[in-house]
Amino acid sequence: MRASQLLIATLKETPSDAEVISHQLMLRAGFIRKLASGMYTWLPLGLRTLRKVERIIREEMDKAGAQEILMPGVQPAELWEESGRWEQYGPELLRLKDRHDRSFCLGPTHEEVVTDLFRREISSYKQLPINLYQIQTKFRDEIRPRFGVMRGREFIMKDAYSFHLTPQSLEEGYMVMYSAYCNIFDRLGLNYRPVQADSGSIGGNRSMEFHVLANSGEDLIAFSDSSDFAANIEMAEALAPTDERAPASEEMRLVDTPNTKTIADLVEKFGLAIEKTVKTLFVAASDECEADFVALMVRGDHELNEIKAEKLPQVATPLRFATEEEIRGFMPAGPGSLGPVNLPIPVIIDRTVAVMSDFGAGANIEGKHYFGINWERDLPTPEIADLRNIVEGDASPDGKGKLVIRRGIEVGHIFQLGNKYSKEMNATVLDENGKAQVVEMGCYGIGVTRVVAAAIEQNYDSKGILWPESLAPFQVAVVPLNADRSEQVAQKSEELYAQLKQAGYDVLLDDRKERPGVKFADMELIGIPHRIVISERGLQNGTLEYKARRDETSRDIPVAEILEWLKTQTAA
RNA sequence: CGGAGUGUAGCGCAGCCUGGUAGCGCGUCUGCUUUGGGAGCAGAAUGUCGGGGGUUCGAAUCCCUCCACUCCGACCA
Repeated sequence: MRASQLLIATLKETPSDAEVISHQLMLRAGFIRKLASGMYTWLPLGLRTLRKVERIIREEMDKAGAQEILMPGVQPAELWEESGRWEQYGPELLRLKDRHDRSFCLGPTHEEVVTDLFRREISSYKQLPINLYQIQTKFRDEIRPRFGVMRGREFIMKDAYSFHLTPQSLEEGYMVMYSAYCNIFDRLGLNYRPVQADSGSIGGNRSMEFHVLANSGEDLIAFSDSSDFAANIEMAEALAPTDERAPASEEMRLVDTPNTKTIADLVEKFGLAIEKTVKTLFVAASDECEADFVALMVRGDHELNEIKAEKLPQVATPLRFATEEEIRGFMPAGPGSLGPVNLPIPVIIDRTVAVMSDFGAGANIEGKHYFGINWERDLPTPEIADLRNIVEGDASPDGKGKLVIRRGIEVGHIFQLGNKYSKEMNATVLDENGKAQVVEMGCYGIGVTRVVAAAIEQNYDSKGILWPESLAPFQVAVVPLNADRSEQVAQKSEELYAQLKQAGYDVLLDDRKERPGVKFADMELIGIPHRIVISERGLQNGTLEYKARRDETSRDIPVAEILEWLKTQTAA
C-alpha cells in the first residue's frame, strides 16, 4: 500500500474527550472516529487491524471444527418473548418497530436466533455435536458508553454456539473452545488470563472469562500468588477465617451515636477499630421468605458481593436494596442505626462476621449503636454465608497461597449454557431410541473490537502504539527520505517495496511528500513494527537503515542483505 | 436514572463574569525558501458562537427551553 493513497488521518493533539490511552491513540493514529456516543467509524488503518484480529479468530475457530454463519443484526421480538428475555433484558435491549408496527430489537447477542435456526435445521443426534459461529455487529444500549471502543454501544463480536446431546459432550466441546481461545489470544500476542467467572444474565453453569491484564481494565481479577487459580472478583470465594472466634471480653452496651450514619463516622468519632464494626444491609426478600426483607451483614471494611447475595434462596432476584422509606416503614430506626440485635427479619451474616467478637453495630434505635456485641452470649448466631468480595491478601480458595488483585479487560467469555434456551425454545433432536431430547448448549464470545483497544492498553509508549506483529495494520514501513530530489532514493524505494510485497510482507511505502520528521512521527504513532529508511546518505554507503518500533536506535544494513535481515527480525 | 460540567473554524482552546464589528495555536490552501525528527517567511480561506424562543437599540455574552457530548455516581447503611 502506498501512503499517498491511504487516509492517514493522524492528529497532533489529543481530542479532549478521550480518557484512556487506547482511545486517545486510536483517535490520534487515525484508526477510529466517533459518530455518536459509543458508536465509531473504523478508518482504513483501524479496519486493517480489525481484519487481522478477525482473521486469526476465523482460522482458529475453523481449526477447532466450528462453522461460520451470519445471522441478522435485527431480530424479531417473538423469539425473545419465547426465551423470556424480551421481559428480562431491560433497557439495554434497543427495541424498535417496523412500518407494520411489528416489534424487533437490535441484537445484543444471538442465542435466540441460533437456537431457532438449530431447531429448524437439525433433527438427529447424528448431526451432533455442532458449533456455529459468526462475526457480527452487536448493539447494546449501555448505560454509560466510555473508553472509546472498549465499552461502545455498537461493537463487533465473534459469537459461537455449540449444541450437544449430552452434558459430557458439552464439556468436551467447551474444552475444545477453551484451547481454541488460548490459541487465539496467544496468536494475538496478548498478556491474558483465563479466569473463573459468573455466568451473568445469559444464564447457565460453567463459565470462564479471558482477561487482558491492564490497569485501565474495568474488572477486578483475583489470582493466587502460588497456584494457577484465577477468578473474577465477583466469583472468588472468601473462605471462612481459620481463626476461632475470640472469647467475649466486653459487656454489650448501648451508646449514643447521634449523626453517625456511616462506618467511617463510627470509626472516627468513637475510636472503634473498623474490623470491630459491621454493616447491616436490608435487601428485598424472595417469595420463599416470610418477611419482605432480609438483613445481610458484612464487616465494616468489607463489601457486599451482590452476585453471591443474589444466589441466596432468601434473597430476591435481581438484588434490590431497601429504600430508606421502606426501612423506616417497619423499623424504629433508619439506615445508619441498623444492626443484628432485636431485628424482626431474617439475618444472614458473612463468614468473617461469624468469628467477630466484641463488635459494634447499629442498635435499631435511631442514633444509637451497641458496642461489645458477642454472638451466642447476646444473641444467637444467625445463618452464615459467603457474602463479601474478597480482598487482596485473602487466602486463595484452592487453599494454595494468597490472593492478589489485578485489573483486567474482558475480551472473551465461554459458557456452558446447558438447556436454558433449548428447553424454553424446544430445541430437540431424536436420540438413538427415536426419542426427542432437549439439547445441551454452549456459547463462546470474543469482543473483536475490544481486543483492538485492549492490545493498545498493553502495548504503547510516549510516541504511539507498539503493535504486536500479528495485529499491526502493516508489518513494515518503507520510508524514503526526499525521494523527489533523489532519483536513486525513489528508484530504490520502489524496488524494495516491490520486493517486500513479493516476499509476502504487508508493507506500507511512505511516498508522501512530507519531511522526514513527519513521516517518522506518523509511522511511530501508527505503530508499524518494522521501519526501513532509504536515504541518499545511506545509499552512498550501500546501506539502508532498519529500526524496530520497540528499538531505541536504528542500524545500517547493507542493501543486499535487507531481506535476509528482515526475515530474522520478523521471525523472532 | 441522579449529580456535575462542556458545546465558539477540521482539532485544541480564549472571549461570556461586566452585552457594542468573532479571536489565538495547530491543521488546510497559495508562493518562495528549507529538507534526517511533527520547518521558516509572506499571503489566504474557513464560523447558523449546539437548536429554538425571550430581554435589549444591540446577545457568543443575560433569561427560558430543547438537544448533543463528557465526567462522577447509581450497595457501602
